[in-house]
Amino acid sequence: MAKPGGDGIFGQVHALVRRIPRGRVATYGQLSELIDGRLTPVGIGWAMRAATPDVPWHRVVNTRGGISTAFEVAEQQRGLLEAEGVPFDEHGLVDLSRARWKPRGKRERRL
DNA sequence: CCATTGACGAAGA
DNA sequence: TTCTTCGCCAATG
Repeated sequence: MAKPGGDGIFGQVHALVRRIPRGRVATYGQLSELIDGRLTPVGIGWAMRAATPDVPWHRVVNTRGGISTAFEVAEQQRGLLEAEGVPFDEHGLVDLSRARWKPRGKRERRL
């Protein structure tokens, strides 16, 4: 299985995820595009599952800003995000228009 | 080698 | 708006 931070496509995804700053999140589809479609959104999920502790996998959410993990992992993910200042609305979703990470500012403007 | 399975997402119905 | 289908492709058994 792809070793995190070292080999192929998974390593590239992990490197990308490590660039996401604290308090920001990215979506699976967004990461998929950032690696030029070399891995589909589902593939990003595999990479996250294989991620080592040095990868901030918790900053990856689905396109609605929701958590796609389950049970304990989901609780951990939400806890980690809240701990770094990412707010959740009443639906348990992150406001992507505010917290979405934009690599290389194309034209982003914080809140 | 082959079938199944996703921590997803967009498009139809 | 909610549900279903399909694409996508590495990983697993």
